[in-house]
Amino acid sequence: MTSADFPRYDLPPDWPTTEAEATAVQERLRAAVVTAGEVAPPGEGAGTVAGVDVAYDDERGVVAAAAVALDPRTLAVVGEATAVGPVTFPYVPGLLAFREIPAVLDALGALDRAGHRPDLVVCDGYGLAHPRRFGLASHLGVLTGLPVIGVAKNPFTFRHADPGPHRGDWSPLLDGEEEVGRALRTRDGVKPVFVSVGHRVDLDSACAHTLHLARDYRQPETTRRADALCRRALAEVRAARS
DNA sequence: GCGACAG
DNA sequence: ATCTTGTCGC
Repeated sequence: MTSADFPRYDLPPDWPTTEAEATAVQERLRAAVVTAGEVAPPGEGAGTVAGVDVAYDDERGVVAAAAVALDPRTLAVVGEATAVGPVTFPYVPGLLAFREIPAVLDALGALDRAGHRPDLVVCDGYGLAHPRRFGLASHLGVLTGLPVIGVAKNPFTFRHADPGPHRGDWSPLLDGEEEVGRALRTRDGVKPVFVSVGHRVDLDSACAHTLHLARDYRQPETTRRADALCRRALAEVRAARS
């Protein structure tokens, strides 16, 4: 495992098909998560930040993923890629990664081959804020080797005090006594988002980037762009198959 | 056993 | 996630 081997965008050969296998994979890979690391603060370095998201049509069993690269300084879109495939796993709380990652890896790989290798990936959902401390963001990070953070819209099963009313205010997201992430207010008076470490980025850095990316809206611009793109891609597949 | 439960 | 109209507000 040297850095020269990364990033990788291929699905591991032992990718599970059952819930029991999936849980076992999480228990096994969780040890590979790197909790520390700082990504260069936005506005100070080159590089790009990518957002990934997925949309589903369970009726037709189709999933569409999008990966969008942004200039972290201006938040302008500099690259886009999508991937479409079959739905291979149901939504099970705690096992979201197995539903999303196959398509996300395809989209991220396409983005990389198009000339945009991200220095940071932002995804919907959680990283360490997970029953087994191995949510989507951590899983994606360990598989690709890229720095990844998780920004979710809901607190899942975790508890938190209401953060202060202003942008930048935050409170710990707690699993019992353990801080697994933060409830971060990105807009004055608006419901916070829930940030957690994915891989190779510490929590302070993850929150700093989230706040920067959520300059204009509650959610990071990366997520908004990826969300819009994967919906568009799904709509195109529907049209082509009707 | 029952309910809650990222997307 | 997705199903879905109008509507209040900047």
